[in-house]
Amino acid sequence: MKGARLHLDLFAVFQDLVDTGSFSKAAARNHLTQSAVSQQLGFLERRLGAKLIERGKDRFALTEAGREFLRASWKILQAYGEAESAIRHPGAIGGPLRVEAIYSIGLHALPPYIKSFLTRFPQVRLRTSYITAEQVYEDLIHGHGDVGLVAYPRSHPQLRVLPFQRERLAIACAPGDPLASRKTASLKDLLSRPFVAFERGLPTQKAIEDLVFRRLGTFPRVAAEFDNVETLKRGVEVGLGITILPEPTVVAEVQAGSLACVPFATPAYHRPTGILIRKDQPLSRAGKEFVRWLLPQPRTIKTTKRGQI
Amino acid sequence: MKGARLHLDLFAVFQDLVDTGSFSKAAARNHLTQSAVSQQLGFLERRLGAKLIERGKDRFALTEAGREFLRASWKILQAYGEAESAIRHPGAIGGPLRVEAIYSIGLHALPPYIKSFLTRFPQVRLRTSYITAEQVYEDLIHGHGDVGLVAYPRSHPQLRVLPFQRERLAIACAPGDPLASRKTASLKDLLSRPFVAFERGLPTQKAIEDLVFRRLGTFPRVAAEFDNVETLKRGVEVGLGITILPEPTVVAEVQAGSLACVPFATPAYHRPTGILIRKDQPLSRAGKEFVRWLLPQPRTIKTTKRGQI
DNA sequence: CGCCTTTCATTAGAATAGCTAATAGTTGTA
DNA sequence: TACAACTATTAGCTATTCTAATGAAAGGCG
Repeated sequence: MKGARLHLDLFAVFQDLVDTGSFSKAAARNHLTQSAVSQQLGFLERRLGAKLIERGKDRFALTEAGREFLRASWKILQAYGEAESAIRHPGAIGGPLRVEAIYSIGLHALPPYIKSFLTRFPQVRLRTSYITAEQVYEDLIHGHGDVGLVAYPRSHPQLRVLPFQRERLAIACAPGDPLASRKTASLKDLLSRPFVAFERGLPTQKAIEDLVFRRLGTFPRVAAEFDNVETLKRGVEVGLGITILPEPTVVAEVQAGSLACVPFATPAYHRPTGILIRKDQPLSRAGKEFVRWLLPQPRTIKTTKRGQI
Repeated sequence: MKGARLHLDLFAVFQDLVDTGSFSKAAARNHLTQSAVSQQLGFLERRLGAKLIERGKDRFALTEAGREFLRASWKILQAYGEAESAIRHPGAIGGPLRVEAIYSIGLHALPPYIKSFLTRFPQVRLRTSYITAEQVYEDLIHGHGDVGLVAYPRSHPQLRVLPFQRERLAIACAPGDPLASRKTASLKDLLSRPFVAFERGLPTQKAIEDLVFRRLGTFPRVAAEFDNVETLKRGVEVGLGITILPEPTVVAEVQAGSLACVPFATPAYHRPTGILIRKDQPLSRAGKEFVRWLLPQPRTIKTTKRGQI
């Protein structure tokens, strides 16, 4: 590899390299050997005259040049993908689209939307990542990721926030718990048992602490902390304590009988979720369509004032 | 070329192909043979499953797919170029920048700006085209071309217009003409001689006709029409008649003594020129810098209210 | 503490992509 | 009709870019 050519594959491999943090995994994703990936990166670095990935002791860190190159990779593949799709399927909406959501939304609220969206627009090559809220903001701002989904969205100078859903909060407990047989509960019921929490600092955790503290002036003992809904639910199932969760995240367990869910009586509490998009760069057609798909607009209603969807 | 790869060169060659309208010329520009270019285009068309360039009787027309691909090519090369420049020369402003101007601006008002701009930002790969006003609007809207320069700019929903210069209009005539010895002239002086005009429909011509007609109620006999300043001036030099031109476009000929230039006495007339940029897509850093360079802001003044330039 | 596992780097050599050169096939023009 | 100026096609060579094998470095674990 000396005076070599810059294929588009190089950019895709580089993305996967950053994505997976591993030469061999990136190689596998692209049906290549680890050696090929190593040579490709070597070629890029020689060609650009700068290290792109710092791979020393604290394994795998993007350099500033690497970040710059990653941004370009994304733009390039995006541009090509959109054009190819537009040419192959004229009139259809297509091309790549990267959606980043926090775990709880990605695993529960989002799937039905994704399914119907892909049925409607099969030419869109959707790539979803379920990551932490911090990473969602980070990725959106830095140009990876086209659409973000977070809970308790906070505004940011470079991002636009659109309201997505309001998920009703409820108390979740093991099926054997006395609370499980109740029709409704109140915040006070929390105090009698240890609490299974999200990690401190996560937006949902902060909001719940805030809510409970404002209403009760105190907070139950925290039995355990988890960084995502799925493992947190496992904690509740095995009886570590009870918790507050958005209802949509527990419907599967409630149906399966592995968790019980008791809604709040008088004031219903909600977790707002929001859609994030960049302000500066306009969304691709596919991106715009997807956001429209998420927004609570009447799509199935027969008659609307404007006639069409 | 069967299961070939998409190099960045393919996109560059495709641009040149569209640009030159010829396989052999595009090949020459890229140090290739005509055969290679033919194979490349064939590969692209097979790969995308669509004709990109219609090359039949009315030689060389881009198809819809071709236009789509051209747009993508531009975005791709732009993204790569910017990244490469940012990586190779960190902190410097660089990357590709495409400036499109009408002949008269490109040949006279622009060069000093371009020279100083390139001295200041040598990493910018500037590509200028001097074309008709119509093409400037067209190219800007369709995403080729980052910055446009036209006379009598008209607004367009997709374009933003910034005022550039106001060029003083004057009467130009052959050095032997009796008018040549006058200090000033008035519009009435036009009527005594045939007029050398721009082609009908060109903005500058329309504006001049409008001006003369509004003031005099008539228009001198048109001796000849030209589609650009340079040939028009040749017409005046050989005595076809006199004309109205922006002063900056004739300074060279006046100094050389091949043309005379007489300013208007009482009201000075001006030709406004404007900078065009797209509203939707944000300009690259280089583009922003260039526009700032063109705008009449104090760059050399030592003290400003805001401190720094 | 050293062995084993994992990961990236470096070769040489095989596979293949992409070029040139030559030539055939168009189309418009004198 | 022949010519001029294109683009298309083909065969074959060269250079690029893989794979396979191996080396080196580092982390995990008994």
